[in-house]
Amino acid sequence: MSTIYFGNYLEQAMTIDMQGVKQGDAEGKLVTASITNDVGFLLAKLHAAGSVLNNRALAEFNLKERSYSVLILANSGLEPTQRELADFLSLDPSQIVALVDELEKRGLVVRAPGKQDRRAKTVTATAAGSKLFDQARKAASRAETQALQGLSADEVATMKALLRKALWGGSI
Amino acid sequence: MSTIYFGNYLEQAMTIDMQGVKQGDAEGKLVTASITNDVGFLLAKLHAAGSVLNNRALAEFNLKERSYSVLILANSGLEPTQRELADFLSLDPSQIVALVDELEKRGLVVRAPGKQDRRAKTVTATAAGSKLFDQARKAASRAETQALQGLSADEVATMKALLRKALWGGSI
DNA sequence: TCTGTATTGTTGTAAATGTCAACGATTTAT
DNA sequence: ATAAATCGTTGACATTTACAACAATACAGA
Repeated sequence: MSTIYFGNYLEQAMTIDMQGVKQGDAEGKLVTASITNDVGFLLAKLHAAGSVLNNRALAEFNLKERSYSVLILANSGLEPTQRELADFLSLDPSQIVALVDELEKRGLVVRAPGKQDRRAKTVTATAAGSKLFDQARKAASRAETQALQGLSADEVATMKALLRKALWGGSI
Repeated sequence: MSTIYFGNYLEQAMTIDMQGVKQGDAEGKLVTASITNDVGFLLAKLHAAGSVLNNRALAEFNLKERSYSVLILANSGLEPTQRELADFLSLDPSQIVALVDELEKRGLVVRAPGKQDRRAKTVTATAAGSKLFDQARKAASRAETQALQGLSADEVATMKALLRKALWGGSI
């Protein structure tokens, strides 16, 4: 079950204005609707807007947000197993298989049997994967800055802190 | 193109703990990874977590987040056209057709030709749609509270304000 | 007014994602 | 030692997404 509030039907709009991050909403008459008090809606919408920019920035490296997020974690030094990736990214384990398959085929990551548990396979970046990650990270960072250009640096930091607290509590 | 960072593969986990909104991430060893500084990632993850709760709350009314969001706007009094719904919800117009079809079949909304533009069709709630919306809204509100239980009321308000500012600027 | 162009809702289709059940290989518990 | 659980993997199926085409309507310019 489930689904998300909405998708990423923004491409054209984004290519046109691309200024205030989003005007594309047909003037925005609906901005006064009560749905804009719904945090879930706001999260989905900002995420969708950012996703377009992110995927566009990552396309240069033949990555999408999905594969990029796996690459990040493969570069974390934490040696995550596929199961941990699935849990953390809220993806079905079978989707992780496909993502790692592709990255491995491209020589960006390698699978290795877990040290304590040989069922598990850890995913770590190769030198090539690390190098590509460094470049992709810069592009993704620029995309994020653009998506959040309406906020000051302080405001971005505050939002980040609140999101992290909502997800994992204040203990981080 | 596009896609989102990740999906909603959380159902089982959520049914088990459901306490701190999310522990389900296999202890959370990966919480220390740099990806948790990525706002896009945080938005996606919090949204995904909230989505599960939201859809579960709405299932009682045979609604999903998608159809619920259309129902909200149909109840807004703004008489949105399908095109405006598509733009605002970042959905393809053809998906709006399906959503409105279903809601109309259930007698919750009606289509009416636009007054100035007869190509356009406005979507407004019926009495039944309004009644169902009032109930669904309460359930969705409870779900949101639960999803954000890690934050104080002030913090929720701050997050809301920041999200709105990022999306539409400080002018609202 | 007429003519071409753009827009709206709609249908259909192909690709991408999500969901779920099963399997061998391992680990863990009894 | 046996049974149960877990990990990665495969495959099958449903849902969602992205996109092109179309009739009806609007609109801008000659």
